[in-house]
Amino acid sequence: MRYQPKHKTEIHQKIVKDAARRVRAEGLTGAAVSAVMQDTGLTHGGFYKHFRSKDDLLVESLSEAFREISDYLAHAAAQVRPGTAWKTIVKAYLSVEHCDHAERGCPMAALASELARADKAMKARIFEELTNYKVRMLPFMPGCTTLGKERAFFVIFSTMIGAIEIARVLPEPAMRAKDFLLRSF
Amino acid sequence: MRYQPKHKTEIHQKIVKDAARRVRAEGLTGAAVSAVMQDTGLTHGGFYKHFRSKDDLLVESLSEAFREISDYLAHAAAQVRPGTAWKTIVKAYLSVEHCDHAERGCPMAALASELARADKAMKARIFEELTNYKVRMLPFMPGCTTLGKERAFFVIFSTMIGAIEIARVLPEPAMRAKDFLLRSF
DNA sequence: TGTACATCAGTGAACGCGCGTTCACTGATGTAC
DNA sequence: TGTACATCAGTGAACGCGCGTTCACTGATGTAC
Repeated sequence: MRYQPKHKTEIHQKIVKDAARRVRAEGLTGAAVSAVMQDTGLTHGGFYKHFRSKDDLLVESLSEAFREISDYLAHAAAQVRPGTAWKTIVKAYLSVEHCDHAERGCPMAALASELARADKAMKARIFEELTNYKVRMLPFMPGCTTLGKERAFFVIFSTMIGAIEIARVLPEPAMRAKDFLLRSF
Repeated sequence: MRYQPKHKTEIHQKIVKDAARRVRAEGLTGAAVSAVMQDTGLTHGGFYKHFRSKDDLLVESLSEAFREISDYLAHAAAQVRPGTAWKTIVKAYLSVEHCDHAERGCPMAALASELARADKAMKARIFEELTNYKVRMLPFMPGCTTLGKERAFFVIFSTMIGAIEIARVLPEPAMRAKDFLLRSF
């Protein structure tokens, strides 16, 4: 045997993390296999020693992206007292930093319209991730019942996703307007 | 001279309308020139008798798409009494029909995450269209001052865009959840 | 009214390009002696 | 401790494919006589 099994797992994870960034920055079709491998410091040929296809990478990188944003928001929310947690999430989500760095942000805000065109199998996987996202955010949502919290989740996240997407479409000269938009909430 | 000038204008407009549909259905990169021309009933070679580049077509088709949705929503809103107009817009926007037919719906809901990655020149054009959209919806928005109505526009449309995008990501088996989602508002 | 002509919208083969994927190979690394 | 070896992660040329774009051409149409 050559190379410890740990090595392969590490490289695999590094590719997934790099892909999770690039896919949010450039989209599902924009994130080329060769570009991701270059990010990782490898050449494109080696890719298929780690993944069966680009689709497999996309699924894993979306999962990673959802995990990253959930971690980030949950961590921020856990710092404040329970009643105001959801406001902390809103503030973190609607920050100028999140708006300017899609590659480290919420995959829904970065990719929603492309994900809508994914095939059945991928949508099923995304649905799992989305459900997970919801479950992790639920404790911080306002409302008394689970149903109420779920509705709060959908309303709050719909609004935040839409707001970030509108803000990101605005051109540089309208950045001030973007600030204005984010402050409107 | 051959062919009346009217003929060229008509074909041009037909291509734009077909592209406006296809771009919302398949995305900026997904809507291939040859596919659009096939929709129009022509072959791909003739395309450059009508447009300088695919980018020119994209700009025009986005403009067309924004016009279509503005017309649709403004028409629906004009049918009811002023105070409830914005609710009519929300109902029309958050309909299952709109959710299921991105190709005839709001270009922001269909394309936002791709538009965010457009170049400076295109973003400037999109900003114009978005401003136009806002101006056309403003009379129907709740609020007393123009500033209030503008804020209402951004909050309402952010929420609706996000909601439709989330709903469209859900897989077929979760369609019921989609209905649920749309009814949550 | 009929014919010969000029125009130019539309055709379809061809181009370069970047993509996802394959594959014969290379060479760094852990193991066995 | 040193050496010979087997493994397999990684390389990079090559593939087929679809894309946007070009271009020599065709042929339907309005005009001029």
